[in-house]
Amino acid sequence: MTTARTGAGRASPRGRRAARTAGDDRETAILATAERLLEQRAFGDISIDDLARGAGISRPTFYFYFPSKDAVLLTLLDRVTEEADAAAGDVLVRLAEDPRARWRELIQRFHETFGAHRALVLACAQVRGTNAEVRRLWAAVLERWVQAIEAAIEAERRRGAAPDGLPARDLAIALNSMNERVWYATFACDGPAVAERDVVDVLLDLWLAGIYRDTTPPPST
Amino acid sequence: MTTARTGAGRASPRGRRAARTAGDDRETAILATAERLLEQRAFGDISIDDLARGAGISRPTFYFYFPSKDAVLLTLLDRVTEEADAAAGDVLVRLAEDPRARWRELIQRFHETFGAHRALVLACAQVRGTNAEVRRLWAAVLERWVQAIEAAIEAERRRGAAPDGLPARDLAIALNSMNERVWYATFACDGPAVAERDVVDVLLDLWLAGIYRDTTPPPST
DNA sequence: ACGGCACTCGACAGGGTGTTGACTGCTGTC
DNA sequence: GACAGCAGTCAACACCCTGTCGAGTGCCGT
Repeated sequence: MTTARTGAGRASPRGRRAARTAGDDRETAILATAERLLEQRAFGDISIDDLARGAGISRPTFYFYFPSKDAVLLTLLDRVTEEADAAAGDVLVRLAEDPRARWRELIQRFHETFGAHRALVLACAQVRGTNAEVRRLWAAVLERWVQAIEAAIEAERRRGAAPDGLPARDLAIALNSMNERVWYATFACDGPAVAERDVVDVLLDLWLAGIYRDTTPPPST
Repeated sequence: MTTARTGAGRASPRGRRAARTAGDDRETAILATAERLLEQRAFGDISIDDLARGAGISRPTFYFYFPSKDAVLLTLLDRVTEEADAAAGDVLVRLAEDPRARWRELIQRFHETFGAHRALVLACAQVRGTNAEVRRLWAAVLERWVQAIEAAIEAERRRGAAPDGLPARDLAIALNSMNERVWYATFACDGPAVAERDVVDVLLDLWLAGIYRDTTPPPST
């Protein structure tokens, strides 16, 4: 049910000492196989057997490392969100220097991170509908980002750069939601979508309009 | 593969004459069962057997009416999008009368239509990830709406009420995408979401900001 | 009275998941 | 240097769900 496992598969960032166990390689192989196969077909069309064979083990052995197919995705998702957090860095605290440039940087970096793992991101969006675990993790990640954006908007209002208006939290939720869905469509090439090379600028424009009612918000004096 | 069927299940809006066949009731019963069950559990947790038993028939008989579980959803989705189109009506052609009021009306009516079938809408969003048929239908519906919004934005620009800026199509895509994702979160109560009673106003505010850079766009003189 | 069609379902084949229980080989211990 | 113990492995099984096939049943027009 939860991701908790005997001790093999998950966890063990507590390096201990004997981290050189052969099982480590197998686990890595499963993860790598998953990311590779995801680039070829949809998550639902990948069976546990595919994952196991790809990693050179039998299906029952797969269960020694992960409790389910979804758990593999969860582990992969965890990595990507960490990567995105790292990429975002401290951009938000330096907002006042040059708001337009900083917001663009933020959106651009998320775009690059997700774009580099689009197959995985797409798979997560799909599975989120059917898997409570993935849904929970994604909700938690999103909540963190929403709070960061909310705080940034409030700071911009406090310094007089952004006008009052919607509750900052609602604004932050709507803007994040927009990004998520727009990126999804762009990466999936599915239905009406913004061209990949324009997407950052389109999103940026709407963020600035929503937050500042202006495409060239003032830097700090 | 496609929704084409022998002649029983689908189609037959060409009333013919003998539309009073017993099979009609069965088909309706399957559809009703699906919508009812969808309010209790996720689409993936409903088996064809559940649908069949709910309609008082056996599983093989189900296949006489629909080629798959997904086809049921597709039929239901078709209805809701028609309902939404009808609810939207001619609001967009009367935009210039009072832009803020008309845009609000548009968003409000979509909100009401989707809200009345939230379980179904949620299920479609989930299945869209795994089913090409649903994905295609949704993409087609979205494309229609995007084009309508795009045309409306261009009309507002032509009459000088809205400033130039992003390509109208990109703007329309982003705004529609935002609505879709924000509604999804609100209806699913999953992760950060805007409260249901605020959602129309939040979306409206961002639409006006994106299109007019202003919360009170001018009516026609 | 009879051919045909709408409609129905028992029974099967196939493919996926998750579990059990037995087996292998290394590693540390007395 | 025998041996307990555990990481790691898999054949075989039980189960559930899907989709199909073929053999019905009852009604309708002719």
